[in-house]
Amino acid sequence: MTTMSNRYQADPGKNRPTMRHVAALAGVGIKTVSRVMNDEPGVSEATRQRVLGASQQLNYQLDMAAGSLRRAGRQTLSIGLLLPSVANPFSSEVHRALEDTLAARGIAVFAASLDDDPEREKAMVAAFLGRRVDGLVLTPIARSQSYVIPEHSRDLPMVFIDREPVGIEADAVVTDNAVGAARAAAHLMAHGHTRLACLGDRTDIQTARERRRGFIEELGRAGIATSTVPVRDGLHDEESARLAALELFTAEDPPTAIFSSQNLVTFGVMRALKELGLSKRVALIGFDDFTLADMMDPGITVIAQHPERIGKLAAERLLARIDGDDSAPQTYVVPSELIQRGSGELPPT
Amino acid sequence: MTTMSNRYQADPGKNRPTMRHVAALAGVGIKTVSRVMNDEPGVSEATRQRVLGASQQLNYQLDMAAGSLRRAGRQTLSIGLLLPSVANPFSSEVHRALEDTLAARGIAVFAASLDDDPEREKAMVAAFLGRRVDGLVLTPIARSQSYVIPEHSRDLPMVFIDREPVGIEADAVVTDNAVGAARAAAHLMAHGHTRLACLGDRTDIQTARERRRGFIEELGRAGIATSTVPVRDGLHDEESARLAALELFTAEDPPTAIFSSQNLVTFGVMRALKELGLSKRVALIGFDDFTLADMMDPGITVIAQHPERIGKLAAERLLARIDGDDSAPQTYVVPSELIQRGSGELPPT
DNA sequence: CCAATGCCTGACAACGATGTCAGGCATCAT
DNA sequence: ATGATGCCTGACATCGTTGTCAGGCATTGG
Repeated sequence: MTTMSNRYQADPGKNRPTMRHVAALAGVGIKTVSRVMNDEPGVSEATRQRVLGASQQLNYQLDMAAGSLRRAGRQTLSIGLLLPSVANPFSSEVHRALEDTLAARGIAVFAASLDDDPEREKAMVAAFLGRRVDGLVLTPIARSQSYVIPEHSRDLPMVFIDREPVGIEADAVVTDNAVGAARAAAHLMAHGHTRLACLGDRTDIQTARERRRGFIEELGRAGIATSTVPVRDGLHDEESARLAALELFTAEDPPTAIFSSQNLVTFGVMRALKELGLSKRVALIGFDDFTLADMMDPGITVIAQHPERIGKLAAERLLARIDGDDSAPQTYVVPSELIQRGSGELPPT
Repeated sequence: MTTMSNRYQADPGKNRPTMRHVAALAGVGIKTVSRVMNDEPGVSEATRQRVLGASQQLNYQLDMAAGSLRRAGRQTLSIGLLLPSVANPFSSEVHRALEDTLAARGIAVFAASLDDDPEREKAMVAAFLGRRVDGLVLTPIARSQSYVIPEHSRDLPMVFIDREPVGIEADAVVTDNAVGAARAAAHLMAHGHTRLACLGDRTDIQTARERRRGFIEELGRAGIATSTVPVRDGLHDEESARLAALELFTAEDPPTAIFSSQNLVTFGVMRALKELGLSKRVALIGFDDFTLADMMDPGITVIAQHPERIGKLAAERLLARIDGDDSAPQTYVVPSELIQRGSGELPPT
């Protein structure tokens, strides 16, 4: 029994109240409740207050999913974000910048870690599509992203970050990997080095390939026989990088400078150098900045990326697409920056 | 025009296909499509194949939101995770562990950063509730969590992490903050220190208060006049911590050992010590472990938390609640661990 | 050969909301 | 007084899916 009306059953009990419950309590039709909850015009102030009162009394909360089922455009105000790992410092800063930009529009973010596994990429894209996200932001790892072509042609907004997609034309926001790596090479050579080595990540990762290419090509431009440059690829964690570096320095004619293409690799190299007591005698430039790099001894010179800018830009592109921008897809390049801290300025010994 | 049936309109064009489109193309009823998509029994193999073929041809994807509208239990297979910041290393490792445990059940994670802002906490909880998440995992910052009591009594699974909730009884997974801080105090005293200082975060943060309390009380137990112990609170970033530490060491009778209750504070102290050339003369123990702590000179002794365990345990508790566990709410304590690396073992000078 | 038993299958209502549209009631101009 | 105008309001269909239920068909047993 309600005091005001019995057009609908009231008293939701333990179940979540619906508009019908609110309508019953306020003694109005459900459409009026809908109008009030959505701040639509055409409701008298008195009615509005009554509905608001009833809704608060029941702790009513609009069901967005049910709403977007009928609503034109069918937006869910949520997007999917696919990262190598949410725990990766670079990724999580991108995540944060994205979130901040999207939060201003009331958009919630589904986040998932892919661990550079192509199968997981496809599975999570499917999982998010099933939840009808308004857009996707992803770091691709699968050899080709052609599997999303059907969605893309249905105008699902999509922005790739860090790595460009293959087999599909879509917006991308990336760091100037090759340029940054070339800058590292030039910097080391400017400090007198001629025996440089390159330690890189798995070659199925686009950015790893780009960085290696940029580095090697710059050496070539300077007249160094690139075929003689020691290159170690496939280093995906600290330990493998450490071992690779140790091997490099126990071999004959060791390099006097090292370029490491990723944080974990940089850490591994740092450890190896420390073990060998070479920290202050071998130059090192790492791709990607990290916390406390300036507190090391010597400070570690890095090619810093700008995850906040990447995240913000990706979010802005996504919003533009959501808002209907249908200009040709474009790749946006966020420049990297060389930060001198000591390790990259050590002279050859 | 379809080849098989015209009970329903086919050809979804640019719009997303629905079960009706698949049904039309396969020449079956939509309920049969539903059965196939949900792996329900009672469909002949021939029909199943026809439906599967049609669904692939159209790139059909089940709409989970529409499904859970009708489905009993109304699960959305998504949960909300509220963290201080997704970019915070501790938080993001909790996030990752949570995700891994939940992914095994096909549950997607909405993540949001609160920046220790009580208003944002309430807003994001509301945002997630509106999306009908199956549960919430949150790091509370508001003075009280009584605002979620209505949801809690509707049996919305909820697990608090890192900090215990106030004004509501619910599961929580936390670090033994006071115990860990006491261990730091004991460790420093065991190495001969009697003049110890405590640098802490904002006191509206429960963990910060607990750590300070644990540290001070342990000093008291050892017979130190706790009122004379220098305590600096309200340090929320590196710079304020650095300044506080500088001030501490330029004052008279400076401490010989420092306990810092949080990473950023630890970093600030490290910087101050380095500036003053005291890195190897003042003992330091920081709460919370961090990357490269062992690579510093000296290595930084820390009270390490276990974010992976916290995340995993929180996820397990949440799943248990989702599965109907209605035992009394409980607080789970994940023990911290003292890791000796040098800075905490320096003798007093 | 008929009734009973299973197995497949689809029509229909319902989930919680919103878009459409028509109706009721004042107000206003003629 | 009459019709036109505008403001509020609610009935109803609908979004894409699943639960319920009844019906059709083939098989089986007597």
